[in-house]
Amino acid sequence: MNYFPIGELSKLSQVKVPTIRYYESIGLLPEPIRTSGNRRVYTEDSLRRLNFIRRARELGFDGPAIRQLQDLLEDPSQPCENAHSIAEHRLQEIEEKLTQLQELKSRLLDMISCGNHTNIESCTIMERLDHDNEPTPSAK
Amino acid sequence: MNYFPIGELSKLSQVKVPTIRYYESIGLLPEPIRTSGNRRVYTEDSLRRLNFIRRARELGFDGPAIRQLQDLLEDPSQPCENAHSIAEHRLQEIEEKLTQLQELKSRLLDMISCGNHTNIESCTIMERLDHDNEPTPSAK
DNA sequence: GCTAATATCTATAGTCACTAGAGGAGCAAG
DNA sequence: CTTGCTCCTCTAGTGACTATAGATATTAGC
Repeated sequence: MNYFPIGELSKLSQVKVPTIRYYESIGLLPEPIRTSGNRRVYTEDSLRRLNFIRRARELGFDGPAIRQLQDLLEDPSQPCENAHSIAEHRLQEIEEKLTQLQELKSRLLDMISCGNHTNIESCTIMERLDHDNEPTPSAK
Repeated sequence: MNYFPIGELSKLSQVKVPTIRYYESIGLLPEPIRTSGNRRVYTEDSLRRLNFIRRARELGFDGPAIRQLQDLLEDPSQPCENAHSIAEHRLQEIEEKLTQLQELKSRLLDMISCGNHTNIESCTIMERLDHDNEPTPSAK
């Protein structure tokens, strides 16, 4: 088994050094052993865990969710319904964002399809931002 | 013309009171006049400006972008190409986000389409997070 | 007019997920 | 042994807010 320093782990995982230390500080990544000179020493297992965190982050899971998923990993005999419900919850969030963004995109497209004109007064972009026909202030 | 306090402005705009003060502090919303008792007093114009900010925020414009758009509004004789380029830039960002989210969604769907099983060991969600076939750590 | 409830004020600190910087010390090669 | 790199800790900054504390103002009821 090989041991490597934080810079190496950073390269292998594509996670920046300060971010690795940050993950450790918030308890996502366990504290590694240290050399006599106080340097962190990591193993393949650290890399596996860090990659797990990176992938979960890429999927948009936040700190608490990742912690839950990790707990599940630690105890693989658990029913996986928990993992499912976490993932499904994320999926729902993503669907919502997708819908919002799509609407947003079409609004922006509308705006940009602003014909020939020379100044702000006749610009549909500004017009829409300034007195949109109230997209229902039902908040975000 | 009516004058109203911050709570009223908050209700009318659907923007929380501390957020309104925050916008003022970062220079997005101009400082309103005050009563003899030091309370902020707003007008219809404040509401219009705040709604402008809210809508721009909903469209995902960040502080600097909103300031740019506001500057354009203040000087309506300017060519509107500027507004266009800001909006187009935003559109590009939105397209990117959309693509990312869609990929993300299909990855999550893949995960969730985990058949009948009883524990984590046989759960595709955990499997994928734990040792995905490296979605190329090219990172974001 | 007085009192109690509500609204508002300022200032500071906390959130999330990092990123950046200062200042110091370990370590490997020439 | 000195240069240069990596690493250490600690503090502070980011953006866009949210939350809290303690003080003051305004309003409604009596």
